[in-house]
Amino acid sequence: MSNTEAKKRSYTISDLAAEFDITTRTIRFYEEKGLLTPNRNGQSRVYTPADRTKLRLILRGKRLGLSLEESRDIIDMYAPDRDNSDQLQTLIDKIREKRLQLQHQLFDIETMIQDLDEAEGRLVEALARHEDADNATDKNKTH
Amino acid sequence: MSNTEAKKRSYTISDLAAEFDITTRTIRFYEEKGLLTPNRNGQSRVYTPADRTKLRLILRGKRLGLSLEESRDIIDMYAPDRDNSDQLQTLIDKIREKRLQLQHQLFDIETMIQDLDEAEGRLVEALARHEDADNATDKNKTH
DNA sequence: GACCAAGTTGACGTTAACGTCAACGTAATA
DNA sequence: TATTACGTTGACGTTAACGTCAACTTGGTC
Repeated sequence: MSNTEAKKRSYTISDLAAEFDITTRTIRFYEEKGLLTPNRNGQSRVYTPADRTKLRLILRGKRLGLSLEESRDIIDMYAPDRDNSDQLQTLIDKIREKRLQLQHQLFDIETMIQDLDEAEGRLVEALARHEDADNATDKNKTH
Repeated sequence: MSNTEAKKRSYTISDLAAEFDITTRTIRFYEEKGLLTPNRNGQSRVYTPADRTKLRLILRGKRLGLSLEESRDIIDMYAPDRDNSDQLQTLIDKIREKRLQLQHQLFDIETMIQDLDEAEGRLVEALARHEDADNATDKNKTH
């Protein structure tokens, strides 16, 4: 009946809310904070594929623990003012800093996954011993 | 004069605050929330190396965007009640879920690093062109 | 033209994660 | 013993990131 959500030329606010499983309030909030600047059709907001991409960047940033401010910085990196070399250099610096931080985060995650693996191993073992004990006393149990 | 902070048997609250660059208020707050349970010497808190490790886990969790609740879950995985097989199974499930989430996050980070690399490439190029333009007009400029 | 769904703008409420401050206790040191 | 440094417990304030709600408009459609 309708293009689910692929390859549209424009989206309503509830299109995007449904696709990304967030509320329309959230999307308007991002606009208030200057992260999105959709067009208008009369009073209603109309979102372009570029807006949709920005929203995706914001939500990915959230999963990575970025603040909305930080996400805005990253979004700005995609459409900077190419005549302002100061701003360009600032953005480059920010990118390099952010990349370092992400690499640190990569390491943290790998470490935490290892830790979780070890913890799981111990727990599974403890659980197995527990079941052995259950079996050994099963003759006395009805449950 | 003092062991900077390595291989101590116990720590004061400000030892830990200094080491991890957080405030003592933060550490007490984590205790209020049940993430830490230091001993006392009279009125003062005394932290063991295990407490220090927990604090490290909490802060690593924060860098990864975990809430304090989630960090507490993870901490609990290291010292569960081994007689309660229901709890063991619950913890194992939580671990597996958390690992999936972390793997997703790994992917997000790698993607974002790639994106940043591309963005930086474009910016560096734009900057280079800008400088060329500067040079080309340098004969007219004093600045 | 009455109605409904979807959208809009305020305004206010809420939660997590601390910060700030006041008022006090305590231990070592001068 | 007076000072100073460090620690403690409330109590209240703050910020980010939304949720909730009320009152309104607008575009179809029965």
